[in-house]
Amino acid sequence: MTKNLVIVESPAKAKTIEKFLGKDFVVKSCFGHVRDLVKKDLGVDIENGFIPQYVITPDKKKVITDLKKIAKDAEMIWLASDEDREGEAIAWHLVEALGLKEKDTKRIVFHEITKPAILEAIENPRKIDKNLVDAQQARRVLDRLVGFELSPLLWKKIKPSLSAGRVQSVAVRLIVEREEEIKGFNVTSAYRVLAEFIITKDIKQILLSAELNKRFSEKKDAIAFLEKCKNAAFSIEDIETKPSKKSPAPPFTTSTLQQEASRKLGFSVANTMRVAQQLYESGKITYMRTDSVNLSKLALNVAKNVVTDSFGAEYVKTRQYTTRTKGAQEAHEAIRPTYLDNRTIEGDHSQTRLYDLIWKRTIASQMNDALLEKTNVTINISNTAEKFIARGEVIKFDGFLKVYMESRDDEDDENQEGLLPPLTVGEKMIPKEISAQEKFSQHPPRYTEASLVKKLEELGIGRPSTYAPTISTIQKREYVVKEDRDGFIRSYGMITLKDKTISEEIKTENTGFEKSKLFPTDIGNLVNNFLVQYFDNILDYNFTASVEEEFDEIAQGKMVWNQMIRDFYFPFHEQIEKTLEQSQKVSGEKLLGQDPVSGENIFVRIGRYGPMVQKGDADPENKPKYSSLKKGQSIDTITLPEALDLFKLPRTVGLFEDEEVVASAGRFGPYVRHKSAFFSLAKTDDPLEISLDRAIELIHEKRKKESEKLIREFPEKEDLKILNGRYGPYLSYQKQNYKIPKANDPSKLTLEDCLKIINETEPSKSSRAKKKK
DNA sequence: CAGTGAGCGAGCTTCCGCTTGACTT
Repeated sequence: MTKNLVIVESPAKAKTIEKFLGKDFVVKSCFGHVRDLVKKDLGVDIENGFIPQYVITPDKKKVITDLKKIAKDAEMIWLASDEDREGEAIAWHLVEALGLKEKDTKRIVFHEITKPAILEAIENPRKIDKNLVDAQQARRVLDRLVGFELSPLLWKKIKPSLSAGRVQSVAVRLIVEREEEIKGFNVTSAYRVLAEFIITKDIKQILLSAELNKRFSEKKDAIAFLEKCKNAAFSIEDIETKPSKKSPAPPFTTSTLQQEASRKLGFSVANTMRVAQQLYESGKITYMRTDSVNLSKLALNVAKNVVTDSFGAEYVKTRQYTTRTKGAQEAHEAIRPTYLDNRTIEGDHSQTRLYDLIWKRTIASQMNDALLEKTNVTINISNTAEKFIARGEVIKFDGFLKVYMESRDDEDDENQEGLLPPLTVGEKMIPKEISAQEKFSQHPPRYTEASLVKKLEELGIGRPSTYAPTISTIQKREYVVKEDRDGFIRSYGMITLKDKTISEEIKTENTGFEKSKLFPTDIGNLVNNFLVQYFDNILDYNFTASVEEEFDEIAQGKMVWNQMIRDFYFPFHEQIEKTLEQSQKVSGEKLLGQDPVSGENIFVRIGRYGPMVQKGDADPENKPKYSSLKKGQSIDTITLPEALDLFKLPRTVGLFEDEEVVASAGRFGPYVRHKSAFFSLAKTDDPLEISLDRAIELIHEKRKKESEKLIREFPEKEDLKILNGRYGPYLSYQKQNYKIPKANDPSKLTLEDCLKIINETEPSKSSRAKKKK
């Protein structure tokens, strides 16, 4: 008999809390939201005050059944979902879905999973805050209305299966607009002058590096300056020393963890979250989806002890950070090691590295400032007004730097400031070498997954639980691609003054290469331009912020949620209707030129299946030829010769085993076909150039793999085979697949054994078969 | 899984945010 049932969102949390509460309490988890709007249509009754039509989410049916069973016998149900808008709604949905009575239900909240915090929560129960629930309903309904009215518009005007939404469309917009900025960026160059001086002290020679306080945009000015330097005298005019300090970064939130794991460990956002989830489930770190930088009192104490023991008391500085992030709801702690005194953990390479990062960041956040001394040395040039400046930085006390330093996106190692030699004002020096190097201005950087998350967080768009899924959605819809791009060779001027002679040379550098950056695709550009043109209000970077203000008013009881939705919806729906009527279908069509052979027009545009080229005008007399663009090509940049090449496929490569080998490119990339079988090309193969020898090699490779796939077949039953698949051995019989029970050795199964397995087990359903239902 | 792009029409796609396993050939 269960006296008390506590329901939390996460099963890992449930396990921990159960330990704190004793035998009168059973703690279960509901695995997040348990109900949602119906999926198949709008799910909102617009005529009747926007009543949401909720159903129990299919994968939560079992969870609800189980909870119902326990709740029936319990004296009291404690709803302990997170203390934020979504958590409050989860509690309310649980009441509805489980049919709980008010007298048997209490709502409790806590921000940290520690015994005192849980006990205190139990001592201070409250009721469900219906205003906060309504704010969540408004959020949910607004997102549904926007997504399910905009997306179908795109299906009609651009291409089926596209999607748009409050969050993803802004994410795409950021990437599209950044690319436009880059395209429109005006690269300028200027000469940066560096000098290396020799100071003679007694018999010792000291070197000092300095940079001129001015850059020359014209080469002739740089040369003129160096000419002056030939006969100039150099001396120290001023030495300015001032103390400065650096403070540690706050503990990790989801967003900052994703950024640092990307910069320091090269993890993708999805990878970071996968590994963090593993660490959380094994009890090594606190919850990984959080927007809070807060640490529990317990953690602060342990951190203090760890710092004292490891580095000494002078390194301790206990700090409580406050969140400045827009829209943060702070239902959890910051991401930190559960036990800060565990310096390292058992685990695989990714886990130990991510844990190490989290440990360092957390510990550093509780350490003292680093004290620095910055020195600026001004060097006078006798015959001109410009000055050379030498900069130095000395760490007087390393503080938190002993453990951890946050990385930046735009790190360049050019300006390394180190220790300066001892100098005095008036000291004379002679230049060993002075050089003016042409430096180019940098366009704004393309987004990485992590820097996009950072930007979204700044705009208050999206939540810790959605950053990674959003990034995956916009890639899945093919609005953006994450890829590496080659750079190019650029030449720059270098003028050097050495031994009283000036020499000029042209040098080259490799620049502009990109690694794992987000680029917009043709479809991304087209969809974004369409949405920005007709729905600038929704695509506005401040749209989320302004609706969030209204959600807050609903939460405070100052606004009625469906009133707010009504005020939004009707003008928005009007906008949809108007766009439906007035806008043209968009395909981004562009006339590229003419086919030199036939004189026919060559067009590029977005077709039913993506970017394509068309040869010939479409009219009743003439059916044009079509072909899809290759991966990496864009309707924006494709040239006429490249387009013409696309019509050369399919192409006969030669004869093999008396049958034609044909090379082409299909839905799943380039392939060769032989005897109606398909063989995918490798990345390095080009269907336009592939040789017969190489094609035959591919055919042999695949045949070999096929033969390895077959473990056993039976002459008496031709449609029964034991095969080796991606997930281990399985049975294939009459186009159905069957799992082989683990106890069996697949290579020793007899025909009888197989038939028995087939009769006793259900065929494994393919995901496609499920979808069709 | 492997060539589609007209036009018709059926039936489908789609949002954001909260949680983890189930399951794939």
